[in-house]
Amino acid sequence: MFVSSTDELPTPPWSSLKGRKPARRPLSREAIVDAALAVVDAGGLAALNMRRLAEELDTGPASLYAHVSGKDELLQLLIDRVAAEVEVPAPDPERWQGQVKDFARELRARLSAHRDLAGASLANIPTGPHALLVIDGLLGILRAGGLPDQVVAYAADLLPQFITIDAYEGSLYAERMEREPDYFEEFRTYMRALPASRFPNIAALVEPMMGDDEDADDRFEFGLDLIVRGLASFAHR
Amino acid sequence: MFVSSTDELPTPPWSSLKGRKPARRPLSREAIVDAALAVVDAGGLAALNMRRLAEELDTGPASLYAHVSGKDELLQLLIDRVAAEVEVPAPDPERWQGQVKDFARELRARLSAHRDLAGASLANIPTGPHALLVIDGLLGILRAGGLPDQVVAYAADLLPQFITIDAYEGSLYAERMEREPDYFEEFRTYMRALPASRFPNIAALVEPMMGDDEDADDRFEFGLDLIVRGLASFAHR
DNA sequence: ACCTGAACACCGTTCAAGT
DNA sequence: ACCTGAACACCGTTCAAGT
Repeated sequence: MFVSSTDELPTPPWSSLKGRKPARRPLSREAIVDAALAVVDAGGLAALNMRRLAEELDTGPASLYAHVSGKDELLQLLIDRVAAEVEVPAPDPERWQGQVKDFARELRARLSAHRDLAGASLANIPTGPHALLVIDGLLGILRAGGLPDQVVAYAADLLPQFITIDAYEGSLYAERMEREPDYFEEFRTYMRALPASRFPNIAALVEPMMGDDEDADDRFEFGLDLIVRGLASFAHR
Repeated sequence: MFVSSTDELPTPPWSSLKGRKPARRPLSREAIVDAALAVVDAGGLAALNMRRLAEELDTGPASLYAHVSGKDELLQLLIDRVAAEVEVPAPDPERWQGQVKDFARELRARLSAHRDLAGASLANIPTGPHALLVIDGLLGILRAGGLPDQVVAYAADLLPQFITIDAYEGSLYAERMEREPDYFEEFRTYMRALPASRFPNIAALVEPMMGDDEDADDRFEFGLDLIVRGLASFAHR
């Protein structure tokens, strides 16, 4: 069979297509979500709007509504796309605590890879198929730990919530530092200057409170360890 | 001294003021924040915009900018107004764990009293004077528990985060139920219908996962207990 | 069935002009 | 100093009309 697509060869100079924009990828949910994720990766959630997204896809905003019911659904699809990237291991009863921690680090990393996208899953609780698979995987790890069903159920809410908010706050911090490189230093100075008479405990603890950059990871690990230790106290084996 | 203000008596029928709108309260940060909180209480964060807020104050949107730098600052002021209502007890070393829990319940209740306002403090970390006093109070309780400084510092981040996100999600749930009374029942049905072949753990745990209305409080208490137990394991006394 | 231009009904914020 | 009307530069979404 001869080449039947113009995609695979450069356009010859005599072609009437010469000088046109590259053939536009036909619109589809897939293509829209791909483009939306690219916009978020480049400029965060604030940069994502239907008009700009349409522009990215070489069309008008109205055209998007044939494939997506609106911006809310688009955000849900974005979240589920990211959830699809999360790898959840098969439960190993011997090391369920380590697996819970690895799960938390994995989800945090996947969310943090897309700026403040985590914020979108705070407003709309994710119920897409991939998100549900992630939850199912987490439930599996927790059950293998021999925890009571109600504890497993609560923990499967609590952990993703903790992870998501941490990723979100982290992204806001990163964004802030991008726009205002010395914001954090100014804030630290402000906190150090608070009068000890009215804020005795802040005054006493400014330094441990205002950590450096690596501190964000430490704080996450601290919270994670706290939760897992608490869960372990419920294990009946 | 004679009455010098028209505010204290009904307008007499011969007054030229008769039939006018009641004398407008002069604009001020206070008045603007009051009105904004009333708008949020009535319709949530989504209902709060500068134009509608101006209307509420019988003026144009541009007038607000003489007292408030913009919507971001307004939200910060709103959060700090709510923080001012939070009561923090003086530390009692004997019952620091109970005090931490009482603190958490108090902050949650204050936030939950204003619809989804908690969401505003997720995007912008509160640094207003009253918010800092609240943090200082929490630090005091934790220090009285004999916890290491770094643990105290991390916990003072983690706890408000946990409380705020819980209040926020709770408000979103409440709002959803207001608009779509049988949303939750539909969602429960959907979860029950998930194929056990692909979602074995969800299938096994739908019931503990999909609690009733009081479940929200139970889940909060569970998370709170988990955190406090974890903290207690660091106490050196 | 899919796409489009144009419009509708909103937003936050600015700015020159008024008092 | 404080307030205002009017405009600027955006938004999400709809809808009649096209192919």
